[in-house]
This record gives sequence, structure tokens and C-alpha cells, in this order.
Amino acid sequence: MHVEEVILKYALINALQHNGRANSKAVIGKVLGENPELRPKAREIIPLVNEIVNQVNSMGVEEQRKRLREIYPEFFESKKEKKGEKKGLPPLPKAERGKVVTRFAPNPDGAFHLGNARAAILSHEYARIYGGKFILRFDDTDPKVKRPEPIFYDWIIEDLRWLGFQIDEIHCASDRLELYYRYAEELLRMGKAYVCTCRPEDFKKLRDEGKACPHRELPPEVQLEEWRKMLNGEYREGEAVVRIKTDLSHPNPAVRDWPALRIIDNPDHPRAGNKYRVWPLYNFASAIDDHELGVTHIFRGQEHAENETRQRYVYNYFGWEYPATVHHGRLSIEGVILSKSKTRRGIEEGRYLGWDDPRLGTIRALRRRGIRPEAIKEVIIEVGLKRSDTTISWDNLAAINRKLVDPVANRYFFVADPIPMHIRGYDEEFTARVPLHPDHPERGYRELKFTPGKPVYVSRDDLELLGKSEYIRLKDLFNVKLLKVSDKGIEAEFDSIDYERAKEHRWHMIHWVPEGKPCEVLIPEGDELVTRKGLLEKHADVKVDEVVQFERFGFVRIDEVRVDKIVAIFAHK
RNA sequence: GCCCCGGUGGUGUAGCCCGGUCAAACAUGCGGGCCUUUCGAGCCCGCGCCCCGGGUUCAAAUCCCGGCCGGGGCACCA
Repeated sequence: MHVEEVILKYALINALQHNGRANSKAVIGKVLGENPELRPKAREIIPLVNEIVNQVNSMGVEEQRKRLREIYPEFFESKKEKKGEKKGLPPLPKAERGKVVTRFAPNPDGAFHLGNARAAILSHEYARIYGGKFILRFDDTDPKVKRPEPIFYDWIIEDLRWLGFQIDEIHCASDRLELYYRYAEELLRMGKAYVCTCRPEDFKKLRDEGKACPHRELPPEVQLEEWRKMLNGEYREGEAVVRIKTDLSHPNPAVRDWPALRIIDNPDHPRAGNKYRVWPLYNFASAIDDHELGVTHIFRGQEHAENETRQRYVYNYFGWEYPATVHHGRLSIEGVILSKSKTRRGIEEGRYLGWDDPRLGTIRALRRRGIRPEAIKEVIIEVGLKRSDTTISWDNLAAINRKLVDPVANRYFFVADPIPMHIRGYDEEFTARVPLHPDHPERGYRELKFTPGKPVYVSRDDLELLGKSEYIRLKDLFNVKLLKVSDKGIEAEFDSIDYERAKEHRWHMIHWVPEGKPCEVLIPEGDELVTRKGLLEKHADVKVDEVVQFERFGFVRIDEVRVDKIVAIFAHK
């Protein structure tokens, strides 16, 4: 094909795609993009393109189409075949099938939430993708400031399982103190660590000036002796700490000779009790464990990026290879508090029902709201491993969840804030038979019986609609003419049974209930938890934990079924 | 103050490493229509984005420099 013809082809295509006007820049791009051999000749080609584009633009659309059909009929044949967007995670750097080991290392000092879920889900997904191993390790090495609590160990495991995790190994840092001791001792012996008995303020001052503290250069024998004193109680809390030697001139003062182990006088640790008084700090325990457990890939938030710098010193001293790391940004969800300390305070102050309060972003709260585990996983996989922080929107989570839940959720009528509607003109009983799911009639029906002389109830939410309508259809029952509408009650008159008639007149359709059992729906709205009381159709066969749709109201999860009432939690529209 | 990261429609992501096929894709959202005994689902049409300024180049979302904005770290916390 001649160069001119190639240009003509793209110019015609471009023109046809843009209302008959081709753009020479775009055409040049296409020509050069698909014919790399022409690139060196770009300078000569450009004037040619401009010329041809001018010619093309002076043609009518019909002529353009005709010309293109002559030289490149394929254009018209290959209609758009939808290019499927690639979903899922990108390949993991340095990953080998069967050899990927990942871990999730939470501190069990609070419930697992969506923010932690990012690292957890990515770790687990990649372990599965590569046929590797996923380890859960409780980083419970702070019996004081971020004190672990027994219940959270169980909850985290429960939540991970609920998310569909296969946990290959579970470890607790608090079981492994002697291991950390051995490595600490080794580093002291190697002269790569030292016992510092400076007062914290003094050390900080020296550190900021890039100066060594007086203990740093003492010989290993002295260090080991000091270490024994730490272990056997001669030093008290705050009096001594083991530091890892680093570069004292490291630009980030926080990296310089960071602390590895410290003393806690009366730890009363939930698992280890008072058996140990020397406890490792996060960076030390984590560094040792990642190596010991054979971790190959670490996923963690950006806030840990600097810790990698610190931990690498330990790896270098021992000649270990540092795992591949992926640092992702923070994940939050629109308008929801994820912070453990704020959540805890809210619970203590009685503002929240507990760690699973539907307003919260904990996994249990989401579960309680009727969010499916697959939806959470999907949203996190979609967000991926980006380094920038992301705030996922409820709309998005809800849309994913709705797709999951819609086909399985049975439908029921729930009338919020009921208002009686008295209907005259129909003197027989009438039973409406309504499918549990409109798309799956095989699942069965529910029955709602209209009895002459007794009112049906409709929702106050529909009052406005009722006020401006002359006729209305009670869904699956019959059509009525509205005579009087107020929030005290509604007077109506039977019009007709036929659905077609309502359709023809475009009458609105509302749900209703002849009698019902009391039902409360808790609706999280930002930091408020709104309770809507109403009536659920009497024979609704709902079970705790089931997600159902209250028609024209939204999807809810049944939270409680009691003799006197049913409690549901609103998920989304 | 010092040290790291980021910045693509309202939101989330793809594209950036390796410049051209990007007149920028997908999802969600929003607007409209069709369908449907739900305001749900489904189908169709439409709206809407490369943070700013310079530079390199025939050509920049992509490379370089500067700015602005945002996030994180600077604990004997994790």
C-alpha cells in the first residue's frame, strides 16, 4: 500500500468517526502508530497528511464513506466487538508460582475494618493466584499502649473466614519472644546492636545531632551483660532499650539507631501474662518474623514505607533477602469513621451499639448491614495496589452488592409509618398472590388478603404521591380512586381490578399491607442511626441474617426476629 | 522544619515504566428512553476527566524542570 493511500485510509476513518471532519494530528498519530516504519520519515509525511486531510474534509460524508469502501471495505465489516475490560489484579513483581508467601499482621486491639482489609485481601488474593501460602500473624507485642484483647483474636479470624480466606498458618508474636531474644542477642554479639540506657530526651538530642550515645560503642561483652540485666529485671521499664545500629547521619532522624526491644514492667499480656518483661517493638518483631516465616511479599499501607528502611538494616546484618514490598494508599469509605481509637471511644460513650454498629466501617458492621463478602473483595480488588489514598463511595459498594443480592433476595412489603386507607365499594375478600421474587416465580408466593370493612396500610412516604394522584394502584391488588388524603387516613373507592387499566392511565403503584407485624428498620445515615418503624406483611417468612428487599424501600438484612417485632438493617436502595 | 509518596470525569479504576492505534477505556453516578405489576433488575442513548506552567519532540496523559494541591512518616505504638 502506498503511503498516500495509508494516509487516506486513516483520514477517511477519522472523518467518518467525527462527523465528516478529520483532524490531521489524530491522523498522523494513527498513521505513525500503526506503521512504525514510517516514523523516521515523519517530517516528510506531515505535509502530505495535511493535504490529504484537507481533501477529505472537503468531501461530503457520503463521498467519504464511498471512498473508504473502495480502498478499505474491512472497516465496515468488523463491527464493534466489545473489548472486555480486564478485571482483576495485575501480575505481582518477582512472584513465582507456588512460592509466594504473604501475611497479614494485625494488632488484635480492635475490630478488623475496611481500611485493614486492603492489605489483607491483596495479600490473600495474591497467595491464591500464585498457589502460595497466606499467613495470619497477630502483631500483639504492645501490652501497654495498644493493648491486645482476647476477643479480637477470634473476631479477626472469624472476619477473615467470612471474607472467604483460606488461612494457611496462624502465629502470634507473643508466642515468639524467645525467638526475638535469640536474634537480639546475636546482633549484640555481632556489634550491630546495643543496649542504651540513656534517658529518652538525652538520646533524642544526640540522635538529632547525628551523634552516638555513650553506650553505642561499648564492646559486645558489655552489651550482653547489659542485655542480661534487662532480662532479669535489674533494669526497670524506661531504663534500658536495645537499639539497632544504623547510619547516624541518615537524613531521617527517625531511622537513626531505632529501638528494637524495650521493657514493660507489668505487662499482664492477654496471652503471655507476666512471663516476659522485655518486649520487641513492631519493626524488630516484624523484620524477624517476615524472614522466619518465609514471607516473600509484603503488602502494607504507605505509613509503613519508612519502616522498610529501618528493617532493612536487620536484613543486611544477617545477610537475608528482603521481601518484595507493595505500599498502597489508605482506603476509606465515604463518611465512615475507621479509626480504632475513635470507634472505641464512641462505644465507650454509648454513641455506638458496639464494634458492629451499622454506622461503622468494621467488617462486622458491613456484614450486619447486609454487605456480602464478595462485594468487599471486589471493591478492594478494583481499587488495587495504587499508592494514592482512595475513598470508596457507598454508591459504588452498594451497586456491587446489589448485583450480588438482587437475584437471591426475596421481596416483601414493608410499610414505613403506616397510614390507614379505607376502601369502599368492594365487598368481597380478595387475596393478592405475589411472587417472592419477580424473576423467579418458582420460589413461591406470599398472600395478602384484603377484607371488606378493614383498612389497608400505606406508607407516609407515599403521601405526597397520593396527594397529587386521582387514582392509584395497590400493587398486585386493585386500582382505587382517591377521595380524601391526609396523614390521619385515606378514603378511597374501589375502581377496578385490571392491571392493564392502571398501566394505560399510567397510574402510580404503591405497596400496602392489610395487617402486619411491627418492624423496625435501622438506617445508618452518616453518624446518625435512624429508626423507621412500620409494618411488615404479616406472614413474611424472614430469618435472621437473611437479606431481603422491602419493595420500593430497599434491601435490608434481617437483624432480629422476635415475637413482638422484627428488626432489619438498611443496606441500600 | 525534615524525610517519603501521590494527583486521569462527581466517585473508583485502566492507560504512564516503553511518547504516536487516546478525538482517553471500564464501572458507578447523573439526565433521557425502552421494558417490567417495586423507586429493584435488565436494555438503549446521552453528560462528564488527563492539577497548573514551562521544556524536549514532527508528536506528551505518558519523558524532564518548576509550582500548586493532597496524603503519610518523624514514639521505649502498630
